[in-house]
Amino acid sequence: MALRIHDSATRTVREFVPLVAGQAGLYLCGATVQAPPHIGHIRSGVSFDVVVRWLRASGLAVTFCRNVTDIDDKILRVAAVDGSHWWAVAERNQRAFTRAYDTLGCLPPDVEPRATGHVPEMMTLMRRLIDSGHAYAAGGNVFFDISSYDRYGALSGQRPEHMRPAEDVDGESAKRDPRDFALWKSHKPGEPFWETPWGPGRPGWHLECSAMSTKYLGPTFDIHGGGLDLIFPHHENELAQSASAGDGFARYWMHNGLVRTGGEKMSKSLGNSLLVDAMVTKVRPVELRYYLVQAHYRSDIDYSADALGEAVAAFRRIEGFLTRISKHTSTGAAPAADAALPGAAAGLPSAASLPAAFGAALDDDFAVPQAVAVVHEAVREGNSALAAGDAAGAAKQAESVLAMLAVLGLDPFAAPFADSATSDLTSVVDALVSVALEQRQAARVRRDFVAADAIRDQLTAAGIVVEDTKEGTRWELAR
RNA sequence: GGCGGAAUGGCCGAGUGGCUUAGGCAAGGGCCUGCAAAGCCCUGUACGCGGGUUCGAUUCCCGCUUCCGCCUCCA
Repeated sequence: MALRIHDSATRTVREFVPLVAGQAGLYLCGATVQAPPHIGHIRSGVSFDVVVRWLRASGLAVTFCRNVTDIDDKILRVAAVDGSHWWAVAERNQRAFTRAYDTLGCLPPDVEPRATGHVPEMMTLMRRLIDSGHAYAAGGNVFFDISSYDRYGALSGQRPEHMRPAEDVDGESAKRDPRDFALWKSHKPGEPFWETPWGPGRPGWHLECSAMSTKYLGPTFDIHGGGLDLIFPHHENELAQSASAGDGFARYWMHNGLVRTGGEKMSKSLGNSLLVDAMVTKVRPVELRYYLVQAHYRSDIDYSADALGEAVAAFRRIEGFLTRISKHTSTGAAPAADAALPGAAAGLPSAASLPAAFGAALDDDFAVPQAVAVVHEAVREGNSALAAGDAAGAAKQAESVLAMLAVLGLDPFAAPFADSATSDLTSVVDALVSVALEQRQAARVRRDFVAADAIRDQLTAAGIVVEDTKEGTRWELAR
């Protein structure tokens, strides 16, 4: 394996060399649970899910840590507006996020730490930063002194002297420099607070990620991920905190592109969110995932219903092949998992068992678009084999396709996409449809196509798609 | 004002100093089919604009235009 990763910190594609051979620690900035997830959030989850799957398929033992920010200004504001407890708002939205991740087939993280559960770790880090002269307490707040860290701005390419002076909000005029940022925010009436040596208050956003990534992955770890919009200030500040405290922090920084709608960034604050819950009523979750995955993770996606529709059509082409072949082979070809590899537990095939072009694509900074092209090529070859009556050749392609889809988290027959809701009734429906199809076949044999087509029309109207193949007539539910 | 990214055929979306110019969707033609559907085959000759470098640039350099993101909460 020669995996190469685009590192935002150096703006180059570098070979991935794990800190510890055979292992990889990945920290992903997850949700600030102030609202239900939109497809931009879940795009980030899905992008890094592919990263995790590929690292595991490549034989690495991955520790995947995805945090939850369960306290921030907006959560408090939402709670105040609708009269809920702040923690109830956080819980409700965290459940919505978890549901969305599950629905879209994202593997659960190994640990999903919440900010409010890590105040002691934050206090320890603050102590270190104050003692080493990188932070100062003022007016019940604790601020990071950006002038104390000469690499400040390196990650995002910002020069402190060029930054717009921040509007002084929240009475944070106690700052020595307006560009200093809060590690800890002083207590305000009506807000939750924790006691600290510097006074009661609550965590700043940036501090928690430094504290939690260090706790679960160590002072130096492999990959830190998140949306492109987090580079500044969030990741810059995380890095400043951890690096100035003497921690090595992330060795590779990965940032996923944003989802736009109408040419504009989708975000909670712009009120133009396409919520996951709503989207999965329009297309199936696996189709939505295909749409979000098929573009390179670093590209922006400008959402359009047409583009989504094209993705759905493209995915159904793949799925159509698999459905067809399962009617021709007795064994449902499952991806071959090597039990000796870390990925096997997640049902992942080993990288070595996959088509070389597919692996090469993912090794090249997770070039999913090219990997998907390899899938489509395999589908075409499989279809050709099927048409030529080469069942073995077709089955081989199907196995390959399923293995590749497993790596991308797009196997329509695997959890959570498999359509279990209809399984109990499948045999009943099959019996009923078979009766109709036998009558249609009889009509066809006596060349009474008017009668035959009438039966097909009725079935079509009932949502049943009928296809005549060389091996006979098959049917499936319309999607 | 500062930093970063992007402009590819009807659409989505890769990629590359020249080569068999990804893949998908849509379209047209063909094969197959009673008709369909699905599938397969063929067709498309694209790289924002202006310069420059080069034997040759969509790909490198400079300038320009437009768009997007960040500099404030944001995946």
